[in-house]
Amino acid sequence: MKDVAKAAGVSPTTVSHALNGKGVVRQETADRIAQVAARIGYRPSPIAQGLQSSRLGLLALVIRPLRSLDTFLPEGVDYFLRMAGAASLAAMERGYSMMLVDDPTRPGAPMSATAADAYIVSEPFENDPVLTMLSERHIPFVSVGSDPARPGRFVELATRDWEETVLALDHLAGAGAERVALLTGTDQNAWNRESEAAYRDWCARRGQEPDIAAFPEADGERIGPAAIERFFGSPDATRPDGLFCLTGRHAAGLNAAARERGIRVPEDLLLAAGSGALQNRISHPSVTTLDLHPEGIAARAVEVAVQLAEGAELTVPLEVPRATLDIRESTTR
Amino acid sequence: MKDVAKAAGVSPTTVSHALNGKGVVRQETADRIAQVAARIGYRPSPIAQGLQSSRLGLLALVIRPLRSLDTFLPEGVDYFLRMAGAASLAAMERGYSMMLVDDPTRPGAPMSATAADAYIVSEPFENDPVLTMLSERHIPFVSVGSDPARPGRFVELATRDWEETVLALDHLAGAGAERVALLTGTDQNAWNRESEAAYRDWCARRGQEPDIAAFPEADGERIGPAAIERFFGSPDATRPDGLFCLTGRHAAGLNAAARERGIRVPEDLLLAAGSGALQNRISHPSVTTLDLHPEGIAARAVEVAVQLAEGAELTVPLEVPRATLDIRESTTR
DNA sequence: CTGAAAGCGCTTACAG
DNA sequence: CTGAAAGCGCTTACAG
Repeated sequence: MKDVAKAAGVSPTTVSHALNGKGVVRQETADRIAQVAARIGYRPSPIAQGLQSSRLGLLALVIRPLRSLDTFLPEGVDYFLRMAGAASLAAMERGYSMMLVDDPTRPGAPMSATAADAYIVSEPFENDPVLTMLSERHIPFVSVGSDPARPGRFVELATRDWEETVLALDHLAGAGAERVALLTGTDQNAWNRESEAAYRDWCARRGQEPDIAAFPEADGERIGPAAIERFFGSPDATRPDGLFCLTGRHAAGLNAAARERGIRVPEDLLLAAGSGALQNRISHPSVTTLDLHPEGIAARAVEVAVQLAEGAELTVPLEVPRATLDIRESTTR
Repeated sequence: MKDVAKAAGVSPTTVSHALNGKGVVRQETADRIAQVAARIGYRPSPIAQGLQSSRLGLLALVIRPLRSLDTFLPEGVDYFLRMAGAASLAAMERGYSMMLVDDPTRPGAPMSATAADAYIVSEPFENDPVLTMLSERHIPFVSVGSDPARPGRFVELATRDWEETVLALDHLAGAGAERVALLTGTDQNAWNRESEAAYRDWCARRGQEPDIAAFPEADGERIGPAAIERFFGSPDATRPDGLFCLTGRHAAGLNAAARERGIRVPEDLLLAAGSGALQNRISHPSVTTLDLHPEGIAARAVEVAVQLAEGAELTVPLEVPRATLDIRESTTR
């Protein structure tokens, strides 16, 4: 910038004013400066510009369960892909860029990992160090779903795990299931916790014995055979005729494994999933899933993040949009 | 930092040294400083830190065709999702964050949109203003596929559009197609251009009349009926019995529309796509697609971007990995 | 309408 | 082992 000023025969102040349209600069001067800047190949430093406000116009999305999954953005995990995409778009629309960050607390993390104006942390783990770090450094953030060990302690978008579970379970019962089992994940997050609690409560109210198995999220479809064995390896009397499977990929694996085992969906087993993957929509039979509307969640989270970044009053409802049930063949007898 | 220095009774220099493990600081002093910093809630500014090096450890991915598509990260466009995910992971592994940027040349673009150390621009348009801007500002970037109007002008990862097209066309012919038509997109990028040129050349060598239709990428599966009408609305003699469809979503729409029209795939029509979507894998019949290995492309692009950002010698082969053909029911008679 | 000066929050030779 | 000083590349009151 000094070079431009020198070459144009003005002060850096004037260059700054001219190039940013601030202050008052005569049109001719401004034009001349623009010309010189272009000729010299002047490249403003966004970092230096950001130094004053200590803001970069950057948001970060930390999707915690990603580390549990086998690939970073695994195909078929509609939820996170749609969330990341929608979050990026929503950020752009509000004049921010969106950064995908792995884990800013990791030792080798790049400078940029902590450079965002605000963070969105999706599905934090129990006592999540990412939340701890952000909070210690007074970096604004919103979590989607609470830290199970510290609910309500930070700004969070409340999820509707409980009501969503009941929605799915009631649907299964309404479709004719008498004994509904639960297939959950092993991640220590609010979704798994709350859903299980809601399921237990639902069973208690119906006077049914809970039947729960947990398989690692990371194993995806591969859990199919093992899960079938777990639920259908025992004598007929205790077998479920309905199954609520939290993740779409687990449901897809189970759906395929059931078929191979000669268990007919939906005739013998009513199957519903708590989150959808494309697979569930186009499998045979197709699988009923909750649509959590990750785009809506992302949009809301971005809105909150922007307000936090700008130190504005929070005017956004701090809860995720209501999920809907996409009823498909697996629960239609 | 000044506050920490004051509170610890040392100079800012020492604080800096202690906190970053540079220079030489007595262990006790360092410990004391760390304590004070923690107590005060000191939060280092990555922006100020980056000011010296003018580097943030930030890479940016600009996926140009995204603007043509109906949603930002549309489901079923495996290619870009896999690319974005893999690029993020690859960046993390090399100590960088990855930012998804819409269009840094847009007037309202945030500061951060130009703050990356290096850019990856996927499938630039003709005379792409993004490339122009980056090049004018001397910001390092690598493009995946060349700007059709300026091939070889910038650092670019050469794509293999020509050989991939021939691979698919030869496969169709080998599977029994006598008259192969081409269904391309309307975006002005190298992929569409080169593929069409390769197709024309291939036809010329076989003495076949080219039969080409272009539909907007943005219309996705919806082009099905119109595309079928275009190719099969005319008298039998000129109808194709093989079709190479550049995008997976177009192929999925066409596949479904053919079925409705009573055109049997693969019996009446051999169908292959130039890029895959999950739909193509699990549709009935499943559709043969090229797998462009977006993960491999992303990994290589990130490698180049990192070397550019660090001013290192480019040691990466400047071409994308070879595509493979996933042969499925649509070309298996 | 333009510019000198201070400052944003750090790092880094260099001197002690 | 520690600190004073200059500087990274800008912006922003403020004075003229």
